[in-house]
Amino acid sequence: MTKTSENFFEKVYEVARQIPYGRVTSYGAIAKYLGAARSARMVGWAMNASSNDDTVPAHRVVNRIGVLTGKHHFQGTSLMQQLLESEGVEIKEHKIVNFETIFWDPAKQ
DNA sequence: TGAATGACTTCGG
DNA sequence: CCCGAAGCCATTC
Repeated sequence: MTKTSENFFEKVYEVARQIPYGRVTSYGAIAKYLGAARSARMVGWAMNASSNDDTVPAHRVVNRIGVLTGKHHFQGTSLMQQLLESEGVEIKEHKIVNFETIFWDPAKQ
């Protein structure tokens, strides 16, 4: 592990924790907010590393169209969707309904 | 060192 | 928005 990655991970955690209840955001939005707009994949990678950290609501982070691309990396295949649904987020075919409505932009914080 | 991989994004059709 | 292809970048082998 390099110190640069740790810094990046920390930033991702910070942003992810600030996602309000029942709201979601995208990897690209977080990456852009961190100044690494071209490293959206690394955000997802950071989420994978944060899977062991329950303080990071990784289930509130999806791709740009609101699809739960990372649900397969979660503990169990339906946990991610269940968590979102329990927060009032409606899911249809692995995709968030009214995604644009509940989308939370980290830059607004 | 180089090649492959991926919880993504953007572009052209 | 759907589809295919290319780009990006840190990590892994």
